[in-house]
Amino acid sequence: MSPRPADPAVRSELVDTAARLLAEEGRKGFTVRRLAAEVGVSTMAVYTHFGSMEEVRQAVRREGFARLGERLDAVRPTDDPVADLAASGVAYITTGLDHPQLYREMFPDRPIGQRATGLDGGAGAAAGGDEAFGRLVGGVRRCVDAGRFEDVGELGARGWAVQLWTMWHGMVSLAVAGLMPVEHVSLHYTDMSWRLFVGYGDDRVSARASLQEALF
Amino acid sequence: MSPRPADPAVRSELVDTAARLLAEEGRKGFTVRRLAAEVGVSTMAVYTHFGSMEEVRQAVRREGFARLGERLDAVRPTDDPVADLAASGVAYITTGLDHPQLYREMFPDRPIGQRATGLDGGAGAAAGGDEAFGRLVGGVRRCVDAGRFEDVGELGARGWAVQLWTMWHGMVSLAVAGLMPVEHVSLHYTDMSWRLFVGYGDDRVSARASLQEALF
DNA sequence: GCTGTTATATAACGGCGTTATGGGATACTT
DNA sequence: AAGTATCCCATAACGCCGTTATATAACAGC
Repeated sequence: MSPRPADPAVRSELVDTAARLLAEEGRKGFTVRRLAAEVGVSTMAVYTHFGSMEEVRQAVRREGFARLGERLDAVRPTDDPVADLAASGVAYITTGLDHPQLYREMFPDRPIGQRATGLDGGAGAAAGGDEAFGRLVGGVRRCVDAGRFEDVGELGARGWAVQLWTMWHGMVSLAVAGLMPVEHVSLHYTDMSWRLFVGYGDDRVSARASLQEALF
Repeated sequence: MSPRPADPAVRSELVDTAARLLAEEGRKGFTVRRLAAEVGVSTMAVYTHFGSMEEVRQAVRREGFARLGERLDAVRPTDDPVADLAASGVAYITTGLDHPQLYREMFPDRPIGQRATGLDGGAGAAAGGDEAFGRLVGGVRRCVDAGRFEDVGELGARGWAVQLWTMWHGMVSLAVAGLMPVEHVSLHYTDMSWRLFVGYGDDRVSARASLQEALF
């Protein structure tokens, strides 16, 4: 009285193919029929492994954040947490620019009536995004613990993390939307990180030196 | 031998209704049939005034930037350009948060193969976005001319403008996507503006005072 | 008033996400 | 080993979508 088990390989292949389709052909090429045909199954296979196309998108979202996490993990921590943080930003932005359609899918529209919860608020959060955000908070906290960041402010390390993410995400979004040329991203990232991390005073030489090496 | 003229009132009504539909019901309710029915015409009317649904979206985009421009213009310049700039940011972010779906539509996906041009690069640019960006550059330049911004850097006033836009857009995007609770936006905006405008040193007291009044 | 041109309505076409139907594979029961 | 319950998945359909072919109606110039 047991059922026929679903092939888990089919599911992961569907997710991978979905991510590839989205990256290569954009939203327009990302359809059930196309996805099923690409994997070599019928459209119903999609509906057995996922309840709807929206859940496929959610799985792709998770996959996107997982890949982002890998890219961030590839930044091996050194003994300079500020430089590490800057390098993480480079990894983040590079990831977004490499796969713009996939990146965009990771930040979906909320249904209209729905209240905005968020990473910074604790609960809810995007699929897999909280993990990446936690990584970022850890990176900031390392800087604070090392005494490299003063004036953490009332928002604390989480506040720093949110604002870093704001900068990163803003840059990726503007570049992807075509409002900032990609060849200027590096310069703006360096310049803006400088302002955020170092400020205008002549103090904080250590952070300045770290940035000089880490920024791309 | 002259043709029957198209009613220009229908066109503008189509744009307004499209913007309203998008704002109220999101992408899902934004269809030709729905739009035509709402205005009280047939679907063909849409195709006489616009070549395709994509052009309707482009018109909505322009409308969105026009409304954003109005909101920015509503910030009357005072004798304190730094405070004005901060207030413009409040107006920008508020506009985005008020109509998230419309805001999101203003930054569309580029077709996959297409090169990223951008406001900061001169040519191309989004529909109507260049005007809003020009306004922002003007606001920054007023600060620079008044001697309120030092260290403009190699990117100049345009660089400042791009980075301000990056912050604004990043905050709106994260909040709209649900990754930053909207009730935290104000605090983060104040905090981050502080860091960008003022920095860590105890100098630049004038900018600090301006922010204290203008930030929401 | 006739004629050429265009705006709009009706209806169709292919493709979309989703679902109903049905056959066949699987794993437990006896 | 045969029976059977269970679920995977392919086929085909449904109602939608954006777009377009066709036909009719409204206008401007002769």
